[in-house]
Formats: sequence, structure tokens, C-alpha cells
Amino acid sequence: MAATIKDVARKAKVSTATVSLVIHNNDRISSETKTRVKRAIQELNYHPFRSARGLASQKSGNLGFIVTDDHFSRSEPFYTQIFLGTEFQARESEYYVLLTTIPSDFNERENTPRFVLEKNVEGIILAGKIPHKLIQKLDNYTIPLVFIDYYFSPSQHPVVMIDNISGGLKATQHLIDCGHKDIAFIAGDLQHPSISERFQGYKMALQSAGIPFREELTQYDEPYPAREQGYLAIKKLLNRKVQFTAIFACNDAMAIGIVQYLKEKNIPVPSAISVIGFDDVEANLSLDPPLTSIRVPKVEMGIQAVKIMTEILTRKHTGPRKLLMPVELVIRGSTCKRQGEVSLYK
Amino acid sequence: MAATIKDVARKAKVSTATVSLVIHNNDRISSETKTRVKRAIQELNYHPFRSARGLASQKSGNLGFIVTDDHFSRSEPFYTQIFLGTEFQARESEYYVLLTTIPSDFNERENTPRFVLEKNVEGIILAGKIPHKLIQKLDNYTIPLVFIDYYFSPSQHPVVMIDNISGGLKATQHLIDCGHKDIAFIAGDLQHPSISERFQGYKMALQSAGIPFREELTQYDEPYPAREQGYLAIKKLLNRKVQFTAIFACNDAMAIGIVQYLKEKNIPVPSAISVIGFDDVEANLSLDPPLTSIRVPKVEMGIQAVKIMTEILTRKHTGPRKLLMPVELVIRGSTCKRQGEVSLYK
DNA sequence: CTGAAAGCGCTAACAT
DNA sequence: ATGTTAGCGCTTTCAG
Repeated sequence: MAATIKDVARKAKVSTATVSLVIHNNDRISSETKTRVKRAIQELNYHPFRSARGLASQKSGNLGFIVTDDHFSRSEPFYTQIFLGTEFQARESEYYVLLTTIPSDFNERENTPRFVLEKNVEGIILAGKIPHKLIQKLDNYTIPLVFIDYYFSPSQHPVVMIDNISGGLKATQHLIDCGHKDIAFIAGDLQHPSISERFQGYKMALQSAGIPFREELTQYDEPYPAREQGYLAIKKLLNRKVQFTAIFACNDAMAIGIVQYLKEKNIPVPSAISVIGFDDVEANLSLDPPLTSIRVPKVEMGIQAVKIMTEILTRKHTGPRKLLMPVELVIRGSTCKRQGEVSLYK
Repeated sequence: MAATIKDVARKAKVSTATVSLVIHNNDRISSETKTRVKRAIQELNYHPFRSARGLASQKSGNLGFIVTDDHFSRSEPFYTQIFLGTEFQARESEYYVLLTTIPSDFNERENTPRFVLEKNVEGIILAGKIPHKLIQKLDNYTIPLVFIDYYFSPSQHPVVMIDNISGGLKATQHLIDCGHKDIAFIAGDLQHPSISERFQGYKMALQSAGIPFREELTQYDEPYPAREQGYLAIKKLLNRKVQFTAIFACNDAMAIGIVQYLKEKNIPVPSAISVIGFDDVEANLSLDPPLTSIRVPKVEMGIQAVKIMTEILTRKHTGPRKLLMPVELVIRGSTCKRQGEVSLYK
């Protein structure tokens, strides 16, 4: 059997209380006994038993991470990277993170995550769009929540967001810089705050370049932003017989679907139409052409969320409740200078 | 404060022991008191506190999941899917799973995962290639291990493997069925058991078709099986000026690198060279052409590993220690009938 | 079939 | 500056 705090106390000739204090680095302990206790801990290879700690302190030492199953398992490792960031930072802060995926069609009758009921997490990080019913449910417990990449207005929780407006601006500005004027915008559900912010950035860039916004160049009635939907959206857009030379897709997944459709229709990318995505998840996907995109610091977002959570849990949280992560334009092969007039419709 | 077992006991007019027994579905309790207790539990919305349970029973209720960071964060969600499977099945079995990524260059001096030291996991699932030093370290603890997609011969632990031999056979047989005779094999490190098994399948298929195995059609001195390495490997192979009409790549990642190189050299796939991969991770990646591959039941592998682990932890484990997951040929566009003689070198 | 009671290993008042 | 001690909420003998 592994050593317990009693063994350490005996070996160091102190009480268990002292050992506990040393473990928690309490300064009431003289440095001599501190070193003595620490040596005993070393020699016995002692490590406090999580469950015992948890019971005594009423703190599990765990953080929860909730994401919908389709978000987590989709082929672009966007949320996986975020999760990895939380895991990384949690280790720094001596926490474990318990992941739970929930069905995206979570409904009222669905169970509250077990780790909440069993008081097995001290705080919960929620990534991506989360059903409001669930958020409301969690709000009934007094457990702190930190959101990543999703913001539910009525609730007042810290959130780590992508600077979507700036990203939308940069993406659109890049196309404008390439000489494009007729720039389409393709997205999924505009209800999603991230998407609508990217749309805002798009409109702002147009405005400051003196290019009028044209509704007929937008296409955003798809339910969610995946490849298939990008494929469908560009199809619909082209059916409208409007003329344009560039597309800002709300994310890489849709951009890929768009490029695929254009390829099939023998509309060359980027010479006829430039396409820019968002998220830069497909960085090493060897696409043809490689996708110009807006890079998002995914791992870093997970790290920041855990940092905020740690501050909350240690009551040191004073910083901003809303963190905007900077994004970066990554120019690759799917965008280029406008090549004069290319008629899309013969 | 949430209800405790005492509250339930009081409400149901029984002792806490009885409540505990009811929770664990002990049949010594009369069905009348059982229902009475259960109703009290319902009404109080009682859920046992994990940490308290853990301390009393010496069981954390957690499983560990170890994977190297590069495996987990690589763009193909192979291990992510496996992890998802464990999470899914763990929930069924009332476990939580704690993920820990380790650096792939883990060395002796590196720390033992914290969840082992703190006795915070009852068993550990290891996915993919894991440094032997770590396995040895874990073997010093009495904690059960279950491997997924990796097998370390000296150690005697249950393992969930892909049926790689059968997969290699199916892949190669498919190419043979397409009329190919000169079939190259490209892989990374043959030290990896999965890879060498796929190689075996390849050789077996050739043999049973009466096609002699030719060393000069193989290329496997790359350190690991990623796109970049596939790209380099096919380059080396072509430098040898050998003639072939099909390639079996040890996984999809390498296959993609291979296709990319062939494209760049204007060698059409599949008309000049058919390419088949393995893993089917890139299924929905809209590659051009879409990759023929061997599908591996990733989520299911995670599920099985947790099932085995649960059996071990409840001492019901009697089944096979080595589970071979069946694989399936998925024919897409990167393979086709042999098109007569196509000279690769002019 | 059920209850009493002794811990599990640690923390945190409160003493000294 | 350190020790004493009473729990934390649950499980698990052992009695009855």
C-alpha cells in the first residue's frame, strides 16, 4: 500500500496537520520543518490521495469540459485542439479535466451531466454552441462556467472568444486589397454569434472601402457551416446569376465545399474566383489549392479558459470577463489578384 | 447544500447503510424498503458525492487515457475518435475518463502521470504507440492496463487491435482484383506492429495470387507514417525507376502524400497508378480523387477497450485478451482496373 | 433483512 | 510554529 500522510508525519516527526500545511506551502511553517517534511515526502514517494482530499476539502480537483458530440468528432480538429489546450493548462494548475460530449439536440428532459450531480467538477468549460436548455440547467447549480467560442447573452459568464469582427474584417480587406469588389459572403446559421460577427467584419470592411453591401451576394440559410452546406450554398448563389470574383466563407469547412463545387463546375480557383475561409483548421490538409484563411489560436483559447477558471476558483479573478483572441491572416493559394472580368455564366 | 446519504436515510427511515446497499442494488434489501429508499432519493434529488465514495471504497471511479500529444492533435481524428468511444462507453459504465497526453519523446526521467500517483484512476487505456519506458513505469504499479492499436510484446495486457493482417490482405487483394500485378508497398517504421502486420497481409495476398514479392517495390525507411513521409517515400521509390501500377500505402496519411506527389509529377491517379490507403480517416475530406481505403472501427475500439477494462475491474474478465477488430474495404476513386501498360518514366 | 459503527486519508478550525 | 481533533460523505464489516 502506498504511503499516507500519517506515514510522512511519523517519519518527519510532526503531526499530519503540519504535513498538510507543508503540502499547501503554508508560510506558518518554519523552513527547517518544511525541508524535513519535504524530504520525508520524497523518501516515501508520498502523493496525497485525490479522493481523500476531495472529501475533506469539498473540492474534486476536476474541471468539466462540455462540447456537443458533432463538434468534437467532426473531421476538422477545431474543438479537439481547444480541448487539448485545456488539458495542458489544467495540468499546470493541478486539475484534471473531465470531458463530456452532449448530443447537439439536447432537450429539456435530458440529464444534467453526471459530474455536476456528483459534485465531481469545480467548474465547467463549455466550448462551441451549447443548447440553452443545458446552460439554464447548469445555471441552477452554483458552479462557475467559462465559455469558449460561444456567447449566450442573457447569462453573465466569462467567455473566451475569437476576435471574429477583426477576422471578418481582415479576410474581407485581403480580398479588397487583391482588387476584388464583388465579394460574396457565405455562411451557415447567422444566429451563431461568431458567424454574425464575421459577417459584421465583412460589412465593415466593405463600408470603409466604399463598396456598397449587396444582399444578393450573401447566402446564409444553411443550418450549419459544414462542407456539404458550403457546396449547397455556392450552388444556390450561382443560380442567382449574380456576378462576383471573390467569396468570404464563414469557415474553412464551408470554403472547402465551395471550392469543391467550383472545381466540379470548372470555375477555376483562384483565377476566376478567390475563396477565403476562416479558422485555419485545414492547414495541413494538402488541399488544392491550399486555402487562404484566418488563423485562430485554438490551443491558446483552451489555455486561457482554464486560466480564467483557475482565477475564479481561487477568487483572484479581476480581469476582463470577455477575452478576445487575436486572429491572423494566412495567405495561401485560394486567393489572388482580381483577373479582370471573368464571366461566371456563359 | 445538496442532500447527503444521511438525509435520505432519515427521510426513508432507514440507516445510511441501507441506503448505500440500495444504491448498489444489493439483493439483501427487501423490495419494499428498496422502493421507499429509492423514492426518498428521487425526492431529495440525491446523488452520492464522488470524492466521498472514492475515499470509502478506495476507487476513484475514473479511467485514465494516455496518448502521445502528436497522435492526439494530428489532423486526422483517428485517436480522437477512439477517445470518444472510451468516453461514450465509460459513461455507460459510470466511469469518467481522464485524458493525459504525453510527449512522444517521453524519457525515463519524465514524471509518472499524476493520476497514477494520486490514485485517481482505476485503470489506464493506452492508445497508439507509447514509449516503453512509460509502460515499464506503469507496470510497477498494480494498475490494470488495456492497449489500443499498439502491442508491446513482453507485457501481458489485454489489447484491442485492428485486424491489420486481414486489412493488408483485403487492400492488396483489391488491387489484384483490379488486375494489378506490380504493387508497391509504402510505409513508415516497420517496427510498429500494426504496420508490419499490414505488410504481412500484403505479402500473403501476393503469395496466394502467385505474384512474387519484390523488395524493390517496397519503401519503408521513413520514421513515421505521415503525409510528408508519404511524399518523400514515393519520390524515393520513383527514383529507383521500377515499374508498377498500384500502391498500397500503410495508412491514409501517407497515401495522401503519395497522391499529392503523383499529381505534381502529372502521373494520373488512378489511371496510371492506383493508390489505396488504410484507416479511412480522410473519408469526408473531399480529396480528389477520393481515397480507396480500409475502414477501421475507431469509436468501437474505444468502446471495446472500456468494456474489457470494466470486466477486469469487476473481475469478470474471462474473454480473449486480444481483440481483433474487423476492417472493411471501402472502394472510392483512387483505385481502378489496370489500364494496360503505363510507363512512369519516359 | 437492517442497523451500528468503524474507518477511508485528508483538511481546517482551534488549541497550545 | 506546530499539534489536536473533529469531521467530510460514503462503504463495509459485523451484529442482531
